Amino acid sequence: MEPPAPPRRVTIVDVARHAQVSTTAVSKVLRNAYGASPEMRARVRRAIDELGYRPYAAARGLRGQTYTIGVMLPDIRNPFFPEILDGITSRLQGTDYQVFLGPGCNGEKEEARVTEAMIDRGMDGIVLVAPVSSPTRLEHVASVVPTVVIGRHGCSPVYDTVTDDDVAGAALIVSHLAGLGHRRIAHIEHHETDPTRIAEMPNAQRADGYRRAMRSLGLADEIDVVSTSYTQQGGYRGAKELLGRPHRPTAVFAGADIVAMGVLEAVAEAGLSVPGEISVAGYDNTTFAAFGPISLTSVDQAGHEIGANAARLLLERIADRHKPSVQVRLSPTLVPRRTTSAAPE
Amino acid sequence: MEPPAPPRRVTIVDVARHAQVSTTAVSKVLRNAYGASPEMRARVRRAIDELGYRPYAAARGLRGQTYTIGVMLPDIRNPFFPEILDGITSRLQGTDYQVFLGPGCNGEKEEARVTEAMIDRGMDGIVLVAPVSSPTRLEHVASVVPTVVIGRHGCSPVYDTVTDDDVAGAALIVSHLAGLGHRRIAHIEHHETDPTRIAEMPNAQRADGYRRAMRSLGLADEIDVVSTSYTQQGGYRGAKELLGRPHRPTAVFAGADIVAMGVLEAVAEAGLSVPGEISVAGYDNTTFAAFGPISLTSVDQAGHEIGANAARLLLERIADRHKPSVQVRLSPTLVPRRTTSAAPE
DNA sequence: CAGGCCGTGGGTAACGTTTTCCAAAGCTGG
DNA sequence: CCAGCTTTGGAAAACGTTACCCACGGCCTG
Repeated sequence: MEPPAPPRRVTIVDVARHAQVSTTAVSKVLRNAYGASPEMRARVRRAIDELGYRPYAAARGLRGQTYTIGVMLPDIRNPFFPEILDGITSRLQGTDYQVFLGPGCNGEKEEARVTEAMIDRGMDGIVLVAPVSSPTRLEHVASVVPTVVIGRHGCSPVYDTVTDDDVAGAALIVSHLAGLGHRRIAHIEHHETDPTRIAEMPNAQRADGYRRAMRSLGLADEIDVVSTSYTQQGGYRGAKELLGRPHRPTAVFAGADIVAMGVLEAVAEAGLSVPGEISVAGYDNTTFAAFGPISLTSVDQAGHEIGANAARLLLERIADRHKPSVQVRLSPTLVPRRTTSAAPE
Repeated sequence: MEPPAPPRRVTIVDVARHAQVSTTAVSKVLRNAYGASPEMRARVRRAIDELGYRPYAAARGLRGQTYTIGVMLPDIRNPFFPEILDGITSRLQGTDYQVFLGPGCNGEKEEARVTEAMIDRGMDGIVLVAPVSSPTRLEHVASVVPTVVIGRHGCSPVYDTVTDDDVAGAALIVSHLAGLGHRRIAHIEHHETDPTRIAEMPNAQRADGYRRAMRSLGLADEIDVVSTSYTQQGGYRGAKELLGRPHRPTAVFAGADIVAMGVLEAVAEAGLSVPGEISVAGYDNTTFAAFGPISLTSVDQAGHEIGANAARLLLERIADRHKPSVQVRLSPTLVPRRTTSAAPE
């Protein structure tokens, strides 16, 4: 009842009329394009301010850019992803680009739906965080719109990648534990069967890094991997299995903090003390891990750096779609906390 | 180097030509509009499939809708918000609408930026979760685009609201604690000075609910509120202050789970046992609270329901912008866990 | 059998912006 | 003083879709 008449939006035509110039001139000012004198720029800008004009992105998209960047996160609940997002937005600060997030995508179908939706909306570039789709699919997306992939170890000429060195990260944990005197160090991994995923996904790399580190430390015989999933549930089930072993491990390296949460739950249920009787380590350095009473030893991936690099690469690729693709690999760091200590006995 | 030629997108004209009909006809089929025979529908649909056509949202937006809904969350890190998001998307399942999230907005300025960006992109509707902007600002947004506000107790003729009954929620906690024999029940609130916010924001309602419940239980003399902020830091500081009291409380009701986390940290530092020497309760029933080793007593807001209701109201408002506004208020439920027990002595 | 209505289909003008031209005017150097 | 360049500004045609309106035929009704 209050405002039954939705007021018409101010358009570029209104601005042009108000400033007594052509719409072309206004457009040039908006885009900082060549061919406008300083006086005209000032004049147009004043008109824009006076009228409160804002360019309509849908219309811009029809001819040029939409100044929109899409980010796809696999799971908002994982506290590691906001870090990446912060890195992206901080790098985009001051540009005309606006970030929008595609909501929870688990599974290839959902991913396809969201990426298609982003393409349909004419987004200027997209960032895919830990996508599960096939490389073919990723290349298809990247061939249509500038794309940066985070957290996948495959590489392609059509998209850039930013990854954490998961093999090195796993090694950090294993040598930390070995340095504390542990020998029976078990690992809980995310089950993977697809061969390309085994090569590209971070979880597989972590498991691989675990195995390699164990071997290089002369602990090849102690290698013990349980294959569940990167969820709290998965950690719980994995830990149950490990605790049931005749010769149970003295340390568990969970492939992700969320998995470690499940491990801690199972360990508490079994009445074992952490780290006195069993040490537990995670991966990702989430807020969960940092939380005082939990204080989980973990690996920090520098999410902020990852995001900032991804945004930088994306801007570069938007500027030149045919530049050679870049792979950025960042080194993780160990964050020792109170869930790991010297091995018992 | 691989695909230097970005392939032209399939347009409605291509489909029309391929199906040997007019573009108008294709458009009608796309929108399930009146004036197309079943045969034509089938024919057009086949052409769409064969060509892999997808409508270009930017172009649609210029004339009609963009089939895009924007959701603004104040903080992705808060585990309560994904619940709401799930509720929204589940209700939108099967419709043509796609949800996009505006990224982290703390503060009025950021909120304004994101809402403007959504409006500029021609979004068909937007959902604001716990916005901090002034009512005037909210009404302005709502006057331009269909809007639903979640978690604000103010009401307006131009937008619908979905809220949790925070007063009742606070009462649930207080009577739970009183029922366990506690009398010195303290509360940690989010500091608020702005008068309209005091009336509308959930945190203020919770503090108010706490006071009322205390009074109605004959504990008016025991009312003890510390004003910090809804952060882990805030909880920590608030707890420090409470623990320093000559007559320290036997129970602390933190206004949010994240605040309770800080409380637990401070309590652990002080060497007090929970719930033996002091009971702690939160609000929101986040995954944090549900996590076994923490097991925090909390209040569940039925985030999924909240989101689903918001989406429903938004669809209704998109269908009829002038329908009278609706306020939905949901009742919270208590989730007792292991951080609360009988009062000492 | 005339007049009107309904079901079906298409022509065409928007929508708000960018982009590609082109024209005019102001320089420069010979 | 003229030929060519540079700078400044605008006219007009896209971009892909939808909304509005009109035309055509068939059928019902009186």
